[in-house]
Amino acid sequence: MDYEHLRKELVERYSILSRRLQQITRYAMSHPNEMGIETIAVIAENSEVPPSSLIRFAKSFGFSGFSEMQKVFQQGLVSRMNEYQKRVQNLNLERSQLKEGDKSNLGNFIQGGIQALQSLRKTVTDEDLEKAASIMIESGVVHIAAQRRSFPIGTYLTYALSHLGVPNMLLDSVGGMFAEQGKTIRKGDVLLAISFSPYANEVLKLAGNVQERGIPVIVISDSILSPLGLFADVCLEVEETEVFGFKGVILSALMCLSLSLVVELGNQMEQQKKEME
Amino acid sequence: MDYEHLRKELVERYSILSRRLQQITRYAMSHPNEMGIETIAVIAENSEVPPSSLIRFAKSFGFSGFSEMQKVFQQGLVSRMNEYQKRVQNLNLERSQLKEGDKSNLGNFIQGGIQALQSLRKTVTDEDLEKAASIMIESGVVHIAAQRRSFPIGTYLTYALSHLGVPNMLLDSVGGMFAEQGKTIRKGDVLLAISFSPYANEVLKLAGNVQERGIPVIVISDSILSPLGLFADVCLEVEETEVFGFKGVILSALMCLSLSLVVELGNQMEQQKKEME
DNA sequence: AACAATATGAAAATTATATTTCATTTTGTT
DNA sequence: AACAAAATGAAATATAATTTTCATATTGTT
Repeated sequence: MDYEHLRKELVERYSILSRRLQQITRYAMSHPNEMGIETIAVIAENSEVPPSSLIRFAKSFGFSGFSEMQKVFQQGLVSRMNEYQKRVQNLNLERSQLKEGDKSNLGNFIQGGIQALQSLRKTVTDEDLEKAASIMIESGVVHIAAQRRSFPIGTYLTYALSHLGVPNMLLDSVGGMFAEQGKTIRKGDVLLAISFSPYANEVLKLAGNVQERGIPVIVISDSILSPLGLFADVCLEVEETEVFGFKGVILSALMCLSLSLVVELGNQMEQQKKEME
Repeated sequence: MDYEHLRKELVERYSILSRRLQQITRYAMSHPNEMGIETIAVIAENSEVPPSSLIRFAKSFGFSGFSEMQKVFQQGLVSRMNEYQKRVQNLNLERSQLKEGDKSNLGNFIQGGIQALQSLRKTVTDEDLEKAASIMIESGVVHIAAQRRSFPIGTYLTYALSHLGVPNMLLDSVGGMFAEQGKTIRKGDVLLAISFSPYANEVLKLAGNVQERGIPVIVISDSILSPLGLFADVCLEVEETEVFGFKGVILSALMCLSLSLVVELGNQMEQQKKEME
């Protein structure tokens, strides 16, 4: 029996229950979370009913005891939460006026991209972004490490930073010299490392070395607990998203994040300039 | 200690924990509902950890035992649900109002990115995408011309095409040899040119030459009437979008479009393979 | 009002669950 | 390699929770 079914039963059979059992029914209907989480003793206390009555209540609805019924309330608690989560997502999609029945490749990837962008709002805080930008602004050269799938993001960042006049270096592995390029990172610089599962070994190694030398590391990865996240002074988290098993969707979100980072940096630079005057 | 606080602690102290305790941390972070509802024995079973380690885990975060910590997860479960409930209500209200009070950079760029993706659905048709893919599939080498702002998209395309085993060439201008690289385009090949206002001169010139020689040109640009669009056999139109005067937002949409193109290509290749059998 | 049927709750008994203990393994250091 | 310190997990123990029991109270019927 599931949660919704149980609720129906409670309402239907309410009238033929004894006085006490009706009291319990009312309480259960209005405190479903408590019914799922607390112990009999606590619920008995709060509902001003002896524990044995709660058990009788459960049995009268066909359960072997209170515990069995409680599982239904627990399951209801979790599934209601998932339900809400879904509704939030659906409403977000609806708001964006996209048709659900869109079967085309493009339509699906657009939907996936929008979801990836939305999730960005949850996993990255403005504070993180500000902190990352201020570290970069205080540093000498910004070294950018991003291999394979993340490389396009690296090329964007080096383009945008150069436009802003921020000294930077893209470790592009030209000639297979990634490690050698990494050796040019000096005290006073900063490393911006971008990597997602499966993490590029050379980036992990570099980030580790750089952090050990007391040089700040800004990380963009899928979790603060990822191998790369552990080296981070600031970690900007971007959830992996998939469409048809393709992980590329994340790049739309990464682009957006990179852009925000660059603009934040630009803003801070301007503010600094104003303060100098 | 409340749920959010506990999560922070988990992340902060993760690195100084023992192997087992790290394993438990990861599990707890990703299964918070279960942590609140199930018994030690069940969680131990699911996370493949002995019960005693779970208690050690709780104690290492200052709780008297597992039960005490579980209360925090339970409270988190309930409060997150209330949170979602509120959000659903808010979204329902907001739906009519459209605009959010989000003042942060990130929030604005996410909104901008979402709009750019939405507009993609209007300006690019599935037919165009299919046609572009089928031209590429019938060609020898795919040459990719994308300078400056569009260059990151070029690097993504060369990465993805190589993964699919599609012969391709990114005209990356290394050593300032863009024009020279362009001369390697032969009959039977195809040029994929990406450029937005102000159009990179070298790309315009190349596209013109290539088309004159009767080689197909696929264009990604802001309008079929753009200087570049005029040379196109297929033109995938992506509207320019701006946030705070920044044109970078378009890159999120371009990424999405590129991904769709690549996947369409992959699909067509597979279909072709099947038909060969 | 008297009786039987049903409902109720305090306390005992049972069962489930959490915690501690301690022998063993792993890890880090000299 | 040898040792000490720390971590680990199986089993024993302690604690907490649920369920049953049974004496008492309430309700409905004649």
